[in-house]
Amino acid sequence: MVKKQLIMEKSLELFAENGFEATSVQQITERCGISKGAFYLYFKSKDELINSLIDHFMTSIITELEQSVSATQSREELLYNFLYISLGEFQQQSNFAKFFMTEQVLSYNKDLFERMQTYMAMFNRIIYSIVERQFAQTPPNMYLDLVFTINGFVKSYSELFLLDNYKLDLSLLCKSIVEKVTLVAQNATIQVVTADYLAYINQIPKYTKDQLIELINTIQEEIRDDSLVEESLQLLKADLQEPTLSRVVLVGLLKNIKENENCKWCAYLYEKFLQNED
Amino acid sequence: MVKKQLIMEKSLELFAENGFEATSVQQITERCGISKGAFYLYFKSKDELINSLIDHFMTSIITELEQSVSATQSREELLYNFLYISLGEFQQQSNFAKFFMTEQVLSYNKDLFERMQTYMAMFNRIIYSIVERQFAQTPPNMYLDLVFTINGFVKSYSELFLLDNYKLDLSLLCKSIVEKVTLVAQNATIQVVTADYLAYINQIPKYTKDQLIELINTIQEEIRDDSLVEESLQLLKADLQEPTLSRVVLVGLLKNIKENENCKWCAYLYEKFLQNED
DNA sequence: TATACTAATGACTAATTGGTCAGTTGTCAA
DNA sequence: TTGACAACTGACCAATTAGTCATTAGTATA
Repeated sequence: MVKKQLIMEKSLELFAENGFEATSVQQITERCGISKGAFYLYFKSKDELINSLIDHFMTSIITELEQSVSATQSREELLYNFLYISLGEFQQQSNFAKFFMTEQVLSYNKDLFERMQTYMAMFNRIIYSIVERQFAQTPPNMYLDLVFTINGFVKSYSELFLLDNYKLDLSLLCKSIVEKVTLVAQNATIQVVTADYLAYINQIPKYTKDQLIELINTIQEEIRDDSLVEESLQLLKADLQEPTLSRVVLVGLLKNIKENENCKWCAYLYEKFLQNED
Repeated sequence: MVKKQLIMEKSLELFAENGFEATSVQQITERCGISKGAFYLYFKSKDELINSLIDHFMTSIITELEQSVSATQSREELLYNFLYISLGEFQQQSNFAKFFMTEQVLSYNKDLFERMQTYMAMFNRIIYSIVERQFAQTPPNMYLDLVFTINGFVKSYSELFLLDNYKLDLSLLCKSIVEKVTLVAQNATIQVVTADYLAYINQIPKYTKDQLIELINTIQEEIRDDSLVEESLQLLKADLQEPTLSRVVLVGLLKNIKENENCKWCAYLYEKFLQNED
């Protein structure tokens, strides 16, 4: 499946340069050095490609961020770690970041629009959870404004390396944003965003049992030569259809599949599914 | 020329919905209820339309902001007024704002890209001049970071009404941003953006004498029934070709043409031209 | 060497694109 | 009523688009 990755990389380059609509499948295949037919061997349509790209990068960054948040013990480091990962990822995957920034505003179809909204909501939810912990002393009614503050700094400073190719010290940048946000958290008094916006953020994708099973099916097709992950997936799928295993066993199985890059997102959704059952 | 305006309005709607590349001239003419030929009566090409749109709105907002800055006496109100105008304009012209946000990242050709860069530089220059005056007590090495801070708040909170259709009190929003920026200005210590970025901001369009003359020519074709403006323009043009008038007279003539919407941008550039001559 | 299979090709289609232009319509003054 | 002129139309064009499919190339097994 190395050619699929090639298509994703090269198309991302072109999308970042000219945008999705302005890039033709012809251009993509030319840059990849493959035929047009080959493209449709790996993607059913141009739309499937855009969905794959967004899902691939967003699920990867969101799982990474969630892991970091739950792994960080010290409250003071929460925001720093978040910024370091997010901005670092933007810097490394600048093509995706550019592409994402346009898609965020402009979505070519309803399906894509809702997808983007969901990912942004998840992103904001992570920021909110960080604010809750790191700025616990701040009055809770200011939390949402702090989320917007953090978001603003990320957006604004991102442009430095995305558009202007400005070289900067990532660590210093993160420290400076933490300093500024802390100042705002400790002293700001005027609330703009009200609590009802929380409902907007909390719209996490509620995967149904069947959707989860189908997701596991598609992953199973892609995975080779990793019997641990394969068997774990099989057990997890079986338990969805006919619950038999205890919670402890399920948690362990999820840890198993999390080691595989392709399964991280699935593990994340499975966890959310278990939480919703409670 | 009311049909030209109709095309601009309707196309902006479509661009905001689907993006520039995804919108066909066919769609535009259909929404306007005119024929395809009529479109090309008013715009030489689709590219000319996009340029017209961006120029029209950006020149209008930038001249408005410059006027507000130079008219504001009280230092404490500078940032507030800037935010109130910018965000108010974004709210009112939400179609343009959306369209602009995507074009900013993604420019379909080099010409457009440089155009956008120039406008953004001018925008940042205005913010910088506000920071210099309103936050004079802040160490100057922090000025650029304050510019990025302000930009971040504008970007972040803009999304509330651009994407999420969230209703809010504009005046309250501006006050809250001023509060936050003031906190940062008074206490932040970590500098990220260094002085060399200033060169980037200061790239104002240096219009040559000939470009200015041509600009006046195109404006003269559009203007009817306003002899004061027409004669002022004629004198200003003549003085470019053969300087005879005193500075005081020129300043007065510029005031004359500023009253006309179509001339504001030209007056702005003429002033810059005179400044550069010194 | 023969067979069976997948990976890959590129000419092809139907639809759509930006842009043109010969011709029609509407509106004036003479 | 006529003629002149600008505003406007929509069939038309060449180029390009996303997507298809009969065909071929390559490779592994028997």
